[in-house]
Amino acid sequence: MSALEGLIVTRSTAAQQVAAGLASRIVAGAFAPGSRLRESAIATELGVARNTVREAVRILELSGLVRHEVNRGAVVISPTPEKVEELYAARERLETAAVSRAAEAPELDALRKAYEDLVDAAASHDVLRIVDVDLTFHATIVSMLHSSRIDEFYAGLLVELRFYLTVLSLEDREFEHPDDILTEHREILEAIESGDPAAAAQHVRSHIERNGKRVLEILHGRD
Amino acid sequence: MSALEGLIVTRSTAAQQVAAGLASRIVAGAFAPGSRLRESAIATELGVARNTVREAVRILELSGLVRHEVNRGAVVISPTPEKVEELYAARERLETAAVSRAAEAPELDALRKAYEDLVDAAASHDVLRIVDVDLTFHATIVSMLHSSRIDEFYAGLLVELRFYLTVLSLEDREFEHPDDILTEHREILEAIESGDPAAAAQHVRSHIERNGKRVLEILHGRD
DNA sequence: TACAGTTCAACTGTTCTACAGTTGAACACA
DNA sequence: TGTGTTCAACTGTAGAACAGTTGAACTGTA
Repeated sequence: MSALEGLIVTRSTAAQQVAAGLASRIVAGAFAPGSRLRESAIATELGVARNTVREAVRILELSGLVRHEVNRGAVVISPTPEKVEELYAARERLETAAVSRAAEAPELDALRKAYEDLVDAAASHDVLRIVDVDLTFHATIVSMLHSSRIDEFYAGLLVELRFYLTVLSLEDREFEHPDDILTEHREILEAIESGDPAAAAQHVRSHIERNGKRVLEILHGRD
Repeated sequence: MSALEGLIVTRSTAAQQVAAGLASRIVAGAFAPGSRLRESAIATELGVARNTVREAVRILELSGLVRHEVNRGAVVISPTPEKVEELYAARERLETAAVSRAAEAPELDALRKAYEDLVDAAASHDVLRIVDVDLTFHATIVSMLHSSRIDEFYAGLLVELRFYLTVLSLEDREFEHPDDILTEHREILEAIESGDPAAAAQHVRSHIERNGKRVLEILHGRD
């Protein structure tokens, strides 16, 4: 084992910083879904060249928060019913697959910890924090598949989902129901801990379906 | 149903064309794994500006064939043992999850057709075609999860894998063993068709593990 | 009023030139 | 063998320029 184990030098270019900055602004709701990112405006505002912004936008595309349209530039993704359904469908497949597998010790500890974080968060009534911890719980479930590639993929799905939830909860502050959330997650956790994969899968499935439907309802009720 | 159902106008920019061209050259083996894509050289050779090539490279990154390193530019991905293992692990998780679910009619037809294509391809002794049809069979398995997002993710994994296989089989022409391939795929297909998800999952698991190990051996035997 | 044609400012796609900073390899030196 | 030095090649970034596209405002017309 090297004395420099794990040390990684990360230099970041201007384009990467612009991309990171734009990403945080987007998830914070500074850009509405469907809105365009105008290159010249961003360039002059940040004091960088337009080329650099164009590159930043391409990097942003990797995170899935924007898509690039020819002659229109970067457009912030927006939650259509189809996309929300596809998102939740993917979640349901991955998470039920994960809990269906025999769970081993390390993840169970992590999952229980994630649940306890959720209990704390629920008490705080801080919606953003609840969402954050909630999604961490589910990422922990997926991590039981022991596949880094799938973990990365799932993390990307959650970035998207978190953005949608942020956007939607701005218009419906009563989105989260802490008690239901705790109950549903506890059911999942306990089914896994008691070594009942089938029950766990069923709880995961209905939990995700319920949530997906709720998001879709909020989405419909908006316009 | 509109008279223009499904019609999509796709204009492509120079950068997109450059990206597509580079992608096809890379998968064809024109750039060795680990080699750098020099911007100026590509720009002058293709008669486009360097900026355009830089953008093309960022687009290429979306396909996973290159990664961008600061001050070194675009580097063609290369098959390290870790990456190959992660790739096969992800495949194993997704495919076993897919066959574990009750399969419905439409996919079974598609899967049987994919198998018959494989029989044809095996007879041709055309390695590239065999690989192609083989991977299509597995993509069809994953499609039984009915998740477009997962299908896209899996397609990305296969792009990577196909590249690795192309690169490796250039050095080991005897990589494919048509008879074994047919046997293993037939076992999977028949287990699914006979409604035995557990057996199907076991066949998928051992098939993928066997293949992963073989690729790792070829990888080790190279250097 | 509803619809089609025109105009125009804003913006994207692309090129070109320029330069500072980084890298990697060759070379010299100890 | 290992450590400085030099240098050419290349990346990151800026800035200016221009053709082509888009969308919205405006005009004319039935």
